[in-house]
Amino acid sequence: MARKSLTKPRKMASQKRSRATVDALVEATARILVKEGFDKASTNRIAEAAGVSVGSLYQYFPTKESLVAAVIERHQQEIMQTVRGELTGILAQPVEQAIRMLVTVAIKAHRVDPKLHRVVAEQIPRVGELEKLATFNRENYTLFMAYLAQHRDELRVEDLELASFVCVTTIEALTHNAVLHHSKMMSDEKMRALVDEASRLIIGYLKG
Amino acid sequence: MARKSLTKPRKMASQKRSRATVDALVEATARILVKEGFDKASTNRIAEAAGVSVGSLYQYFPTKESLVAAVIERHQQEIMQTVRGELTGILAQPVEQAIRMLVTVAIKAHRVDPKLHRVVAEQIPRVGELEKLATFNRENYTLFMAYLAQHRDELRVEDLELASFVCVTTIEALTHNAVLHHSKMMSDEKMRALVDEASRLIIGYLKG
DNA sequence: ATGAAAAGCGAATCATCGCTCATATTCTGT
DNA sequence: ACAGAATATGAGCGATGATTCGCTTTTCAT
Repeated sequence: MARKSLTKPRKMASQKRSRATVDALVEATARILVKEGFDKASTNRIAEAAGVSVGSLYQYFPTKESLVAAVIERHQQEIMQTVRGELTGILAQPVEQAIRMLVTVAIKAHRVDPKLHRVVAEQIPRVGELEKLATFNRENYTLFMAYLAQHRDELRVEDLELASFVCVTTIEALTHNAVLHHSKMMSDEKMRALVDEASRLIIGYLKG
Repeated sequence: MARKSLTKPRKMASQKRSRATVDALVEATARILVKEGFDKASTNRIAEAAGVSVGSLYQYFPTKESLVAAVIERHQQEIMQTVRGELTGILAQPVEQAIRMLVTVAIKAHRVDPKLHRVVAEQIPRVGELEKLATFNRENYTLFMAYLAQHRDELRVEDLELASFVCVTTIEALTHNAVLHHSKMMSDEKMRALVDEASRLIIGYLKG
């Protein structure tokens, strides 16, 4: 199957060597992004760091943008894996416990490679393909709304959608800022205090 | 005062023609950023849109970065002008009123050129000089903490700094997301509902 | 073992863009 | 009216960096 001018999307890796190459590229991109910053992350430099040639890079990623997108996607997958692992347990909990655990897991999620998270949030311009990347995942939003629906009678909320928006946005912002911009102030005591405060904030809101 | 090889920082504009040029450049940059996006905003294109030559651009802005910084600074000034105007009145209000007015003014602030606000928040990489640009102004944070201190006896907060962090971060995130990502859902009724919810959230938190 | 497909290579191409500089025009004080 | 300072011009330099392509090496199925 010869590919003549397949300029748009490159083909999948099928042999295991090539899968290793793809992994190395994504890994190297993440490393360069963190250590050198977005504007130093040229495709040639990335290929070199990955120990492969630029040509190989373009075998699997049609554009630099798509490579960066792959890094972001992988990072989001890792975060969602962390979250999903705890989520089933959380959803069975009563409101007070659930919210507190949710805040805790949100902090945990932001501590999965926080350096990369910061680069993604602050240095990578959302242009072109990256434009549609949601800052916080829609999945969280939907799941949270489902939980609210289940506990509706215990709660003082009329508009579930609005309440979900408020809660998810708030938890995301608080944990994001705490972990990524105040990590020194937030070592141990303070972080527990933050969990307390954030939980009180949300629970107070939900239970009136 | 001849300038021989003043490569680093360019001189100030003193005559009114040059001040007009500077204004046109900043204005054109903002326009291009909004209409074409960050990656299309080359210095040549900006100069053309401003109706001046690239050379003139570099008379006043040593780097492209500094020009973008000027745009951001101007935008932040405009926002802070809006906020400061209402702020003195707000600080005299009792807590319930004050918070509600604060949320309202935060929305208003985000409605000052929201398109530009979005480009600044999402498309411009915080690299180099732009790195130190705070997402939300430190000024808000300080002022809010002062207000909390004044009303400390009415409130159920021990750590003023933490409480300020929580409130300012939350209000900023809610209004930012509402205005910039849900503007259609947020036309008239919904927006009033959001003010209600956000106010209830914060007031409940502060007053226990 | 062998031929074809898959994977890898990297020098070279090509376009973009930030920025400079030699020159031209306009302003301002006298 | 004139000189010098301030301002404006824009072709082009130089660097960077994304992407390509002709070729080699490795893998796999038979």
